[in-house]
Amino acid sequence: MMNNLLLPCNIFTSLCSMSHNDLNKKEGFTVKYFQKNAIIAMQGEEYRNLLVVLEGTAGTEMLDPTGRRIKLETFFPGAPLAPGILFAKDNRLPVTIEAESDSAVLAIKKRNLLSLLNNDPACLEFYMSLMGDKIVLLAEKLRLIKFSSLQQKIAGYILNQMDCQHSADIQLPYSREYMADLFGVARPSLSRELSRLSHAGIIELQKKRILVRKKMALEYILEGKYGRLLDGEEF
Amino acid sequence: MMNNLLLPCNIFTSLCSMSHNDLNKKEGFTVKYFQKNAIIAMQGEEYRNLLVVLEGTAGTEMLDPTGRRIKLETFFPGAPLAPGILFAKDNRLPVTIEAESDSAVLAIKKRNLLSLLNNDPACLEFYMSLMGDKIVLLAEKLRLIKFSSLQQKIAGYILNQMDCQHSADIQLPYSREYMADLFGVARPSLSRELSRLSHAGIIELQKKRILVRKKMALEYILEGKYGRLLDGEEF
DNA sequence: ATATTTATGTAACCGATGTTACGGTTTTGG
DNA sequence: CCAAAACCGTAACATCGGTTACATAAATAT
Repeated sequence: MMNNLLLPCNIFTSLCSMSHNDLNKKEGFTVKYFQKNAIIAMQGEEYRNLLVVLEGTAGTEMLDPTGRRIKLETFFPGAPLAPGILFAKDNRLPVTIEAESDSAVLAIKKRNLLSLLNNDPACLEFYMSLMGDKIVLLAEKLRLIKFSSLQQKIAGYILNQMDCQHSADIQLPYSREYMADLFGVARPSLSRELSRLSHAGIIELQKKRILVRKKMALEYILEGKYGRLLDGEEF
Repeated sequence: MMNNLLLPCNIFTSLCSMSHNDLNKKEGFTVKYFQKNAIIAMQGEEYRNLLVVLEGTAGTEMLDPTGRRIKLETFFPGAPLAPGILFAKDNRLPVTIEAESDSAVLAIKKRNLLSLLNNDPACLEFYMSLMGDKIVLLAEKLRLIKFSSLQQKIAGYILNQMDCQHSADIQLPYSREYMADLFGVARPSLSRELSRLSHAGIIELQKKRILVRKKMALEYILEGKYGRLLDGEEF
């Protein structure tokens, strides 16, 4: 019940510090365990209980029948999974939820969640902000997929990482394959564009390390004002 | 405050039957009027008051700097616009809201909305279901855009219309240009695919009327089991 | 340490949709 | 009723990303 300015009434993080035994004793609460890469909930399933990450990390991704995928979000302890779907008229999951590491997940029955939310307006508003954030996230993904070229996505991502890591010498946190899924493209396509950026002298590639040589060029590419970088071009 | 099984506690529809004068008198309520094609709220603006359609229709669409667009949803009287964005941490509109006909729109201050919701649990749950529905809608759009070919989208749309209109002889409610925006493709691309379906003998085209000759073929295309229909092919 | 698997870069080719242009048709507005 | 504007089909071409294949490198397991 602690109220913190950064996490206003996030009861869910406070749940993480409770013992699993105590949680299981509560009416409508159940703790479940998943191994890395296990499927926590599948696309298409009805979603009746709110899942909350207690330990480890979980990821959501959208799959298509032929195996292509887009990764959407990664969730850390304290994060409720698919908070909006629980209340949608069509409450089937539009994504698959997978354990990205060994993890513990709490399932809360919808009615129990509702009484939690009804008893605490601040908590309710926090929950609603979570739902709103999902809408923003999906809208943003939609814009990226529909209106940005892969080069623009990469430029945006690198610029973003430079900001986060306060350096022009950044460390990629993911494998190429994983990044390709983040961008929703095929792995060779990602390699191709990275190579182009490298050959143009804009970045220097060293496996998971990237040295940015011409930040300005990335900004031009992101804005789309430079047109497109082609093979063999210097910037 | 009427409770109806089909529209459980939708206070918003009940607002539509009130006089605009009475609405304006309420604290935190303001009625605004827009002409057809006027922009009600712009992509990127902060969204601080909930907008509710009172009269006419409003549409949301995502625009890109070069003028391309995807239409997302059309709202009729009683529908709250962007209910989720109001509560998101980043509350800038990810879409532009446009009047599709002359319309009246009610703006409700966030704090007044909150007291409405807090006083009536059923109403709150209805509001949350609206937010959840937006998530489902956006997720569905994402899947369509990323994982379906234009042919599949068209096949799905026609089959859907056949269901709604209980006939193999359907009337399209929109212009080609509007439909292209719905699918998020260029108008000539839509024409091309419709022509292919027509030349293959699957449908018969008469401006806004479509006669479906081979429903089965549309189902195959939708499932993606038939591969793809090419130029000059008969089914 | 070595064998097996998995991740990666690269290249050739393909396919789907976008772009542009143009002529004909329909709708709209005065 | 006519002129202007908007809508529509079509075709040639451009572009982006997907697919497949393969050789190398890196990671992991035995």
